[in-house]
Amino acid sequence: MDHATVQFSNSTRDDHHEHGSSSPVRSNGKRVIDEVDFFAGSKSFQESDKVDDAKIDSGQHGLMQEIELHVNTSLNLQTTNGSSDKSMVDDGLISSNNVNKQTSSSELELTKAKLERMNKENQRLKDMLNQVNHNYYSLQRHLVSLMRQQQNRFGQAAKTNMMIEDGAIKDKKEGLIFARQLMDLGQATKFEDPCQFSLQYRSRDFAGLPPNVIVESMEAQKNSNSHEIALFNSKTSEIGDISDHAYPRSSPNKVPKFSSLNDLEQASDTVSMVRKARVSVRARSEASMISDGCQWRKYGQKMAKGNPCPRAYYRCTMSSGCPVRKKVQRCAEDHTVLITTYEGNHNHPLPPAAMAMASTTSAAATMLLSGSMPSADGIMNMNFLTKSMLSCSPDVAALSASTPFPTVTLDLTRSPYQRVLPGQVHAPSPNLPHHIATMPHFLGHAIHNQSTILDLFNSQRMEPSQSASNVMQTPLMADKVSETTAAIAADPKFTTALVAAITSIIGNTHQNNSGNNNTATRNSSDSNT
DNA sequence: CGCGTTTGACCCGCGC
DNA sequence: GCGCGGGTCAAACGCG
Repeated sequence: MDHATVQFSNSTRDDHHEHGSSSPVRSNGKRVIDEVDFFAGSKSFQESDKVDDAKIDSGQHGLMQEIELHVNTSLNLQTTNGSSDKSMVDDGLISSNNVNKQTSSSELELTKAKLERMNKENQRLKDMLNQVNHNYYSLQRHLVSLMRQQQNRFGQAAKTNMMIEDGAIKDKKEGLIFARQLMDLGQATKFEDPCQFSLQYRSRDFAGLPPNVIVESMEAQKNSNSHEIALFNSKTSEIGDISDHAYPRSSPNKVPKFSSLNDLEQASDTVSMVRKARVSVRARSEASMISDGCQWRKYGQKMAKGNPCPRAYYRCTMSSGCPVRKKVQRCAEDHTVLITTYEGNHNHPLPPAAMAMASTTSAAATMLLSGSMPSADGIMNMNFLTKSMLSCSPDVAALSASTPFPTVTLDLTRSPYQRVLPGQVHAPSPNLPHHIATMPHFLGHAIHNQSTILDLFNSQRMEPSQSASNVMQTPLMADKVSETTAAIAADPKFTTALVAAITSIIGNTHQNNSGNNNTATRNSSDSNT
């Protein structure tokens, strides 16, 4: 009886309520043992449990009631039978070998039946989990669509006004909190009832809060803490950094410590790391540098350790004092892969050709900083971000905390086409960290079929209608859009950026982009290749 | 001549 | 304190 006693004493009814399906036993186990005929079928006990649990959980929602009833029924059976088995030995009433054999035989059958029931129960739980996941992502998509609708409703002027008004700080903070909550949507799984999760978030009055506000709220926090403003105009995908000169040469390379912080504290840390965030883009290119629509001036070149290819340093020359830098280096393992690392936000309007790329990289950096802060123990706290991204195809983007700076790696060397097209070998990216949060390979999908990122957003060879139709036409692309939507939900800023990117693809293909190609970079030598 | 690139020197942080 | 490596500066150079 020791075995059974220990098992029952380890559980409480509170546990049962808190953990729902995970609690295997009940607190009133001893009483139940007394009542149960050890050799009786489990059915009566099961039903008895159902009655008890139904009483206990009468106040809960039907779904969870059902879940808990099923779960506890099964597991209690296990416990009961276990104690029953043990009791057979301890009873002392069974003396003959034949009786023992018969008992063992029936015990075996009982165990088999029990195992079968548990398997069925397991399968049921899996189905329920799938259902919950399905509901979760449905809600996620619904939320995104709501945000998009709100974004359409609120014009640029309204947004600006909200930022200027005295009460803006409050709005910003609320938006920030909501943004953080959005990041932590993954925690919604802790809700016992998916409906509960739904109600909680729907009940919030964020419906009237445009995504822009959320995005800028996070930036506002940054402003209030470090006197830096990075306004992100979702309409124009223009990133401005008022702190033109807020890029000290000798900025410490230390990554701030992260502990268990509340939302505002996290935002504060986000602020301090914004400039330190980096976005690394891996793309296959024969040229010395990928074309991203900006003008760059090379200001240095170094041999980096562990790589025979030199590393080139560029700064943005589209505006005096633009703090944006980028490093370009070929991958040591695969020289056809060009690794471009961006730092900082542009402090000037960007040409259409550069908007999408800059928006995406900047947003990715902010996404990393705001939503995926390394926790105190060094583990990335990705939560919802990770979960939503994991629903997409892997291998395209990575959030890394192992580097000195938090870095988002967009791996554009991997694409669906690359896997599909014959004669092409999927080249792994050995440099990528293993703790990877994946993002949709929307970019990679497009990039791979165009020679450069600039080409992706220019679509120069297509007529406008042709371009647009090509973008949206194929089922594969539709899948990419769907996957993109999942990632969009992960971060409001990234939402804006990707929407801007998509918009620039679909809506701006008619624009002539010849005026903003980076002649400076095109003329640069290939000395670093 | 103006602009961009090259390249050696220098600065700084970090690890030992 | 020293060495190493990453990042930047700035004079020299090349090109149109």
